[in-house]
Parts: sequence; structure tokens; C-alpha cells
Amino acid sequence: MRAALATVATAKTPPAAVIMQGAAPRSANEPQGVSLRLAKGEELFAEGETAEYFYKIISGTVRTYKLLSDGRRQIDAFHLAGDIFGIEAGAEHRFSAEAVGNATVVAYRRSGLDRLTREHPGFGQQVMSSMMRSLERAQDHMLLLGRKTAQEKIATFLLDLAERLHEHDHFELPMLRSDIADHLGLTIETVSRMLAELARKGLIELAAGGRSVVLSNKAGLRFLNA
Amino acid sequence: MRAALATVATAKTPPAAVIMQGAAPRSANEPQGVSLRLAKGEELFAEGETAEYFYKIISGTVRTYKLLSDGRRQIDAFHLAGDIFGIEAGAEHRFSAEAVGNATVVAYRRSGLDRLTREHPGFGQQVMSSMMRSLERAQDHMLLLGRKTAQEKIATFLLDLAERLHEHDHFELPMLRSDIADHLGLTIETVSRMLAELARKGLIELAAGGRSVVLSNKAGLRFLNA
DNA sequence: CGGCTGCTTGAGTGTCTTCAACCATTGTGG
DNA sequence: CCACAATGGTTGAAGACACTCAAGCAGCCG
Repeated sequence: MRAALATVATAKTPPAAVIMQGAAPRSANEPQGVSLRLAKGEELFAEGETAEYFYKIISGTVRTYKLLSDGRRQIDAFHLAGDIFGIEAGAEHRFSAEAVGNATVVAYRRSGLDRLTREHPGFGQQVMSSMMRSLERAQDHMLLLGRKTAQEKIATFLLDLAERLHEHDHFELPMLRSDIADHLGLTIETVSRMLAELARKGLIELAAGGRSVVLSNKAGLRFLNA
Repeated sequence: MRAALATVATAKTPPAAVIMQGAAPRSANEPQGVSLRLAKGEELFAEGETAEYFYKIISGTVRTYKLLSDGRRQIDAFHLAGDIFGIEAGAEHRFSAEAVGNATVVAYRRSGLDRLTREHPGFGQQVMSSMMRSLERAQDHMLLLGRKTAQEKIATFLLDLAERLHEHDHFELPMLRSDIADHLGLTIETVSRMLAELARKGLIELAAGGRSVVLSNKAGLRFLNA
């Protein structure tokens, strides 16, 4: 899935060529970063690579995931506009990251993080609280993965996504069924069936090849949220 | 499960009576805390409560967990000696915490955390890196919950526990089958069956009412770890 | 000794998966 | 401009893995 280096921006070498494409926002509280355009499916970094940068999403969606040796995949999170991800305690990235669709991100040098948070306290807050939120999301997700039924998983996922996209009751799914499946610990068939079932029950409406979702009965969905 | 307040120490009111019981270690880098003795099953705090303190384990094991409305439980982590837990981004605890067996912890006022990390930089590091480790553990655990088979879950769990207990190949399980089940997203019967199966295959040995475990073939277990 | 708690084991069931076919949409080349 | 391949999604039938229900066992404590 590593995108051809010939495309828009090469994820592996942010510097030079790309730095021109988009200037990073440079307010008082925001340090300088390098803007990157990612094509659909393009890889930002892979598990085990040295973590030189961490990232903030400007637009689009990025998935971070881990693989088992036989190819089973767990997507631990979808990162949306404004989210920060890729900060590591150790030297290496502990998961891989790819753009779900076309996306724009800003890359910040990890090496400068200490100094950076000192010089831009607001940004430091942002990084810290983003890590906290990651942890909280991970904890909620463990409950989902370990103890919720397929239907509850889908209901929770849709409600959560609507909120994070700042949409009330209608939005487009940025990701494929296979992404949703690997995020919720299901198969694509089960995802499809559960969506169909929620639609049959009148809790949601599906359209546009199953990518457009209307939450027609949020209370009903929340009930499934247990 | 909230322990009777008559027992050793009352988890809900650390101050006064308890502060005498054990003095917190007071090195240059470690701020003052209040030492608490917890009886088996005693509750430290509950989901939704105001987070006044966070904790560091001196001895024993503490489980943190979330519940669904119908009682389904997900134990997100077991905390062992040296671990720090209970730090929250918001005002409230986002999960509940109980002692698995008898345990000793030190409680630190959360309100002083900012100042605390400034005055005791070493301790600040400890808190930060402990949060990072929590996040990493959570990410690994999501992979386990979402994509591993029952047998793989048990193998991973045993290897991980041995490492964290600083044991090579023999240790006592501090927790019940029901705790293991709720941590791994299984039932107690499946936990029991998988342990029996690993024993039958010669990868582990069980004794002492199933609480004593010997890892007789770690390579074999690691293979199941995928 | 008897009752309690925790663990094990067996039989049957169900939820989700696997395997497979089919359909819809999109993009490409003749 | 249409044919056709490719990708993504749906639906059905069969199967498997883990769950539920149930009984029995072991260790522990009063």
C-alpha cells in the first residue's frame, strides 16, 4: 500500500520538495511544521520505523493500525481534522499510518518536542491533551472490542463518528467497510449486515453506495450503546 | 464490592486516620503522598467520581474497569507494583478501581499535579512516561481484543504478566478467572478451557488450584502471540 | 464436617465468520 | 461511447469458535 513516490508528496521525505506546497500555520502558539499532501491509501509511516515526526491533521482521515504476522489488522484509531497522532515514548513508531482518502497533514520534528513545548506552551497543552484523549478513546474502545455485540459496536461507531465530524445526523463515511471491520473487530460482511439491520429497524438510512449515512433515530442508537 | 468502611483503611477518605499507617517515600524527586492499605476487593474509586487523587502501587494488584449498563465488565488494565494510575484529563474518573488482593498504594493529590511536576521533575517524568506506557499497553490490548483468538489471548496475557512481575517462568496469578475473562474479552469457562489446553500441549503447567503457573515453553507461547 | 467460593468439564446453542455468488459503481481502453 | 475489468458492497448458506447452561470437583474457613 506504500504509495508510489511519484505521486503528489512523498510521505517518507517531508523536507525539500514538499515544504513549499503548503505553509504551516505559524501563530504565536504554534510551532513551524511541514505540510504534506497524502493521496488515498498513501503510507505516512510504518510500525517499527524510527519516529522522526509526529503529525497533525489538517483535512481528511488517517488510520493507524497494527498487524499480526498473518495479516490480521487492528485499526486502533481514525484520526480526523485537528487530531494529533504519531507521538511515541520510544524511538520507534508502534503502529503504521495511512491516509484513508486524500488528506493533508502537518509534520513536526519529534526531536524538537521538548523545546517546542517549552517555547510554545499552548502547543504543548495541545499535544498533552491530545495524548490524554487518545488514551481515553483507547479505553472506551477496549470496552467496545471486549464486551459489545456487533450491533452495539456499529451503533457506537456511528454515534462517535457523527460527533467527531461535528455532524448532527448526516454524514459521509470516509472509510471502507474493511476499515470499519478492522476497527471494530468484525468482518466486512458483519459490518454490512449490521448496517442493513439498523436501516431495516429505521435507526439509520443508507445511500450512495452505502457511504452516506443518516442517523434517523439517535435515541434508538444510544440505547444500543448500552 | 465497596469494602466495609470498618476495614483497615477507608478508600474514600485517605486523610487523617490513614496518613499515619505508612509514611510515603520522601526522596528528593518524590513528592509526599498518603499511604493506603486496601483489603481484597476494596474499591479505590468509581467511574464518575470526582478525581481528587491519583495513585501509585507499592504492593499488590489493582484492577481498573468500566461497566456497561447491564453489568458487562471490561477490565482495561491490571496495575502492579510501581505502576501509576488514575490520572485523568477531566474532573472525573473514567473507570473504577478495586484491589484484586490485599494491596498498598500511595495517593497523591491531583490538584497539585502541575506544581508537583514542576518541583519534582523526576516525578513528572514518571507520571508522563506512565501515561505513555498506559497508552501503549492500551493499543496492544486493542489488537488482542479485536483480532486474537481465545488461545492467543491467553498466551499473550501469560507472557505479558510474567514480564511485568519480573518473573521468568513461574508465578502466581494474582487475579481470579473472572478477572482474566473480563480483561481478555472472554468468559471464565473459556479461560479455564484454554489454560487447560495450553497445559495439555505442554506449554504451561498449572498447580495450586489453578493459581500457580509455570511457563514451560515460552517459545511455543510466543509463537501463539502471532 | 458442611457450606462457600472458585475452578473445571461437558453438552448444546448462537453469534459471528467463512465461503461463495451476485450486484453496483467507477474508470479505462478500444 | 460502450465494453469490460476492477473495486467495493451486499446477501445467502454453511460452519466454527466461543458462549450459555449445567453439573461436579477442589480448596478453604468457620
